[in-house]
Amino acid sequence: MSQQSGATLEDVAAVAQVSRATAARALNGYGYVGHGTALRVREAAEQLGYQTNRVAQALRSGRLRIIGFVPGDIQNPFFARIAHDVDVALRRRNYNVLIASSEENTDQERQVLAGLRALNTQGLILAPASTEDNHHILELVREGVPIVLIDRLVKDVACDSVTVDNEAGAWAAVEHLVAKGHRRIGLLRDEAPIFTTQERLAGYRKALTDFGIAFDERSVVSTKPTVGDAIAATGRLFKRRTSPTALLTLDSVMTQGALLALRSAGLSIPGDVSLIGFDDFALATFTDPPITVVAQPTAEIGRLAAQLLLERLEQRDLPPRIVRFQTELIIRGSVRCLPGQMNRD
Amino acid sequence: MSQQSGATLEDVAAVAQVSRATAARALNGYGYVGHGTALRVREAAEQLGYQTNRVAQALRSGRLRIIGFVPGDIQNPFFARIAHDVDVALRRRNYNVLIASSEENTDQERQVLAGLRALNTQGLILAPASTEDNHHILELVREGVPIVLIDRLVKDVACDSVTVDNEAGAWAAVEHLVAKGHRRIGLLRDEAPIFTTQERLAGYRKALTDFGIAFDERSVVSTKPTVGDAIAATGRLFKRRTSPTALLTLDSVMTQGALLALRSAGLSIPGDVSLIGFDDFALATFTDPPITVVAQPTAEIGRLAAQLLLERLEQRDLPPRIVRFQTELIIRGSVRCLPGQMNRD
DNA sequence: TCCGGATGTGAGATCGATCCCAGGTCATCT
DNA sequence: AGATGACCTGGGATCGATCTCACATCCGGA
Repeated sequence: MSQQSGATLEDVAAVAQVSRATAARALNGYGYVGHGTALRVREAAEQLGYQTNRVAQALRSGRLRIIGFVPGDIQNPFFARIAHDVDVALRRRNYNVLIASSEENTDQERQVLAGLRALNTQGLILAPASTEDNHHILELVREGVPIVLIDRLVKDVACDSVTVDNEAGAWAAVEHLVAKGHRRIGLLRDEAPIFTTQERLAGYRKALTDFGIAFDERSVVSTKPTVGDAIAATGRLFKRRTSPTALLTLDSVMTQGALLALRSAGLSIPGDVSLIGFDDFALATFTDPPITVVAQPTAEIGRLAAQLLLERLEQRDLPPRIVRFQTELIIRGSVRCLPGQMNRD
Repeated sequence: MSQQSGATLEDVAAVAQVSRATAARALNGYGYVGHGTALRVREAAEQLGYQTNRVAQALRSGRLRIIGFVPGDIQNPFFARIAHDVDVALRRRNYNVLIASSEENTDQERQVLAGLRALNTQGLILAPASTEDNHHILELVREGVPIVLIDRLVKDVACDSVTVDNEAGAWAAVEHLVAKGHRRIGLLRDEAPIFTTQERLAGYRKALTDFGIAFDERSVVSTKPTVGDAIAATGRLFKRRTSPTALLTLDSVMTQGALLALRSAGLSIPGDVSLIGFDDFALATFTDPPITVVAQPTAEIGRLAAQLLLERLEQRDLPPRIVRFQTELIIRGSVRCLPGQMNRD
């Protein structure tokens, strides 16, 4: 590990009284090796507790069996779940996962990626912090670095990706609210220029248009991606005279903020305000009432991203594979049917 | 990253028309280098976008600037938080964090550690899966591998650690319940032989003894560490005639299971059953009522573990530093004062 | 003028695994 | 008998960064 890092191939060879080359052949099973010799080498290796030095191996071969995983925030259960699935899938193939969060910051993302490249990392699973500022990512793709984008896409970059149809998801949420008679539908969003937020916002606007509801700028509140800021932002939204009868929150942090803000304002869900959150998470089923959400296939994303990456590692010239999962509206108890509406569920 | 991994020191030296040795001196700032030469080299490096190859560096120096982080389960918000803090603290010092979950399995832990050792990893932050089965960990410590245990200790192993006083935490929870008049206090625990669970159980038993309550084996239920199993286990506990009036859950997964089970059994909190959970988590403040918990100083653990590790990397012969944080009982609304009891809060 | 130290520079070795190639020993086949 | 080829083994080079050591210079002081 660091101190006496154990026996080297040279040591094994010495004990087995052969050359390094022969020892390597015996242990890695290629080329010609005599029966007795092979046995002696394997015994020597066993006896010395020999383990190949992955660093030396990497220098020679140019490939360190490490994959970089760069989420926006590892504390977000969404990414934690993906991290776990990626770890499991890649370890099965003898890769390790190096996790380095971008903390939703493009500069940090750049630094992290530079560090990973210097490590001869074999590939990347990345949730880009920004849709626009993508020069460094384009560069990687251009150089042929195996890379799978998750959760978010980047403009003009052709590479493997696993995302979700955010626009349709938000659209479906609004449709559901409209069907229940809501027309003043507020929106709480993260202010960062993240792909998912933009798509979800687009879905919201499209739905309003489709259902003949005028878009009201004042119904949309942007805020920093912390629960505290989300609480304050929700407060602003519901302080106005004609406040919304329903609220769509664009991610789980926003949902948590909204929940706390509404509670402390004495507004009941769904009595006073109906709520739909984007992204399902444990909390949503524990509140009273449980919250209706737009769920993403969280369990699929990490597994698939790892698989795509492994395939690309084996075959570099594959065309980009772009996967979009559909979301699912999980109806729980946080949406109320407004009076004068037929409850059609 | 993997394809054309960029310029090497050799290339830089060629452009600057010097030898590798001189280029290295110029870039790393040691030995004698002429002014003009140094400038030429730096310009050449700049122009070629030279980055040192960390793998080659690691082979030469025997040290790859990577730290292994081995949690029990990266999806547990407790570990996710620690992972984040460790990542931040170590990246500041140019280390990367390689995360590999043991999934609470000793065999997998062994494999993971072997993989990390083969990588020349510089150090480890580890939450051991088992208290007993510790041969592999002892071995590492004996070899002088820098290692910091978190959350859990291992028998007979003398190394740095950052843990929490679980026994006192559980004791305080029981004390609180007793003060509110409860005497039939159930316990829901993970069945795995994890250090924290054992300590918390000990605290529970000690408190019962201290308050003159007989320990009743049937009040303690063990289960696999999944929400589903915890639900079933809770069900068993409350199906008996004289079921507990209060429940202590030993980790957040158990707490979630208990919450769902009690709800579906139509038992209200705290009306029918009082509840205290070990480990605070977002959910606890969102339920109705919010849940009284034994909180750990989650924000401190990762930061401190990283710091201890960095210190040890610089100075190997430090004596083991053993840090125990105190827990904090956060009183919310899930404990009821039984009739005939003075409410002393 | 000559010498010692300060100053610059490069050749070569090293880290450990891997692989090419040359050299060797056999047995078999013509 | 000589040749062909299968089988086995080791020497040495390679990956890229770093460090030791030897070799140059050039200066001021003796």
